Parts: sequence; structure tokens; C-alpha cells
Amino acid sequence: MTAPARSLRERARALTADELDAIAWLHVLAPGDRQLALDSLVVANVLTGERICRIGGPATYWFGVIEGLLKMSNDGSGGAAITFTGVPPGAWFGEGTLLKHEAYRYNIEALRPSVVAGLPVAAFDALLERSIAFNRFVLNQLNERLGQFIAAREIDRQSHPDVRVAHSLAALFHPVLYPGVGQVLRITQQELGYLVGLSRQRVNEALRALQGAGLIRIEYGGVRVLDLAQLRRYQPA
DNA sequence: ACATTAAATTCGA
DNA sequence: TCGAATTTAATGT
Repeated sequence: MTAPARSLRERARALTADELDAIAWLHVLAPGDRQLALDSLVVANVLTGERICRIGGPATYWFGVIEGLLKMSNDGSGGAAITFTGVPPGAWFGEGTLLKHEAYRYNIEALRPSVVAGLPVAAFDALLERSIAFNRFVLNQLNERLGQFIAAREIDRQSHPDVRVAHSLAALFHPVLYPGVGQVLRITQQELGYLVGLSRQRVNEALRALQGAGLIRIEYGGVRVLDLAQLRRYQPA
């Protein structure tokens, strides 16, 4: 029933033209550097619940989400403070770990069937060595992510459910970190509740409030953002 | 927890 | 391969 876990390398396939097009950093590379990346990039389909990487595992790839939704859990050993982050399409992660050639510091698993790409660590290193544009991309991404983490701490201390949902949603719509999301985020109310730490019913209520305020539109299996700036600043009336 | 609606899948031509 | 019928998933109350 559940397929045996196989590594990304083993189940790798070629990327389609559309998938390549959706990888933002490929477009900033010079032709020679892009070719280097293309020669080593791999992609695989993963099933719901499949583990992409685990805490302590050797850093083998810089991972990117082409399609679907992943969850990053940052739990210390022993069930203490656990934080979940949704990882939507367009996201690339793991560069911190790769830079230091350390082990992964979080677990990543698929929340639904997804398509995940991987750039092997050797190619990642090579691009850092020879491409200024690639360095700039990674640096910018690290900077944006730092802002996300600071914001995430604020979200966690917000007790008002509508505010938590609004700010968590706004984070997932981050255009630099998650360029694959666009105007419509594919996420169910169930999944959102799981990430934010609320019941599905309460998420539904919060989404309706946000829709009433004209900030989003609820769609079947997803949410369309109408006013991202306002969503970020949302406070209850 | 239940009713409703949307989407995905199956099946028969 | 088309579309109606059925099943599954998501939403709203």
C-alpha cells in the first residue's frame, strides 16, 4: 500500500519545461552556470506523508518545491516546543545547512502529493564558487527568511485566531520566498488549521471574516489573496 | 457531527 | 475518448 521510501536520487526524473520555468534562480544565471545547474537538477513526485529530509540526516540537496505543499517541523528531541511551517510552491530551502556542510536541522514531509526538486550539494557549492548572481539570490533569500522567522514569533504570541490566520496566510503568500504561489494558494482549511494550530471550523470562521473584510476570497481547495499588504497588518475590528 | 457542494474517478458506450 | 454516474474530498453551519 505505501510505497517503500526511495531516495530522491533513485526516483529522480527529468524536469519538464514548465517545471524549469518555475525555478526563479535559474533565470538569473549566466548560460554556462545554468547548464551546470541543469545537468545536476533532479525532481521527484512524493506522496502524502513522505519524508523529504529528517533532522540529523546528511545534507545532500538544496530542495525546491515545484508543486504541492510541504510541512517543516522544527522539534527538539523530546516533544518540547514544536513549530510547523508550511512550505508552498516556489520555495527553496536548506541553504543554511548546505553552506556549513552540516546535517539538516528540521524534518520536511509532504502534506499532500507534491513535486520536489533537488540541486545536489556539489552543484550548489560550484554555483556559489563561480556565480555572483547565485550568491546574490541566496543572500537575498536568507535575508527574507530572517524576516519571516521574526514575524513567525509574533504570530505565535497572537492569541486572536483571525489574526493568526491572517498573518500565517500572508507569510505563505511571500512573493520572494514563495514565487510559485501567485495569487491563489492551494491549501485546504484543514491543512491551514494544522499549520496555525486551530480547528478546521475556527479556520473557516476566520477565513470568512477575512473575506468579509475584502482581503481574501475563499475558493474550493485554496485561498485567493486580494490585498496582501492589508492581510499582513490585519487587526480585528 | 451533519448536510451540501465541488472535484476526481470510474465505467459504458 | 466523451460524458454520465458514482465516489471521495472540502466546505459551511
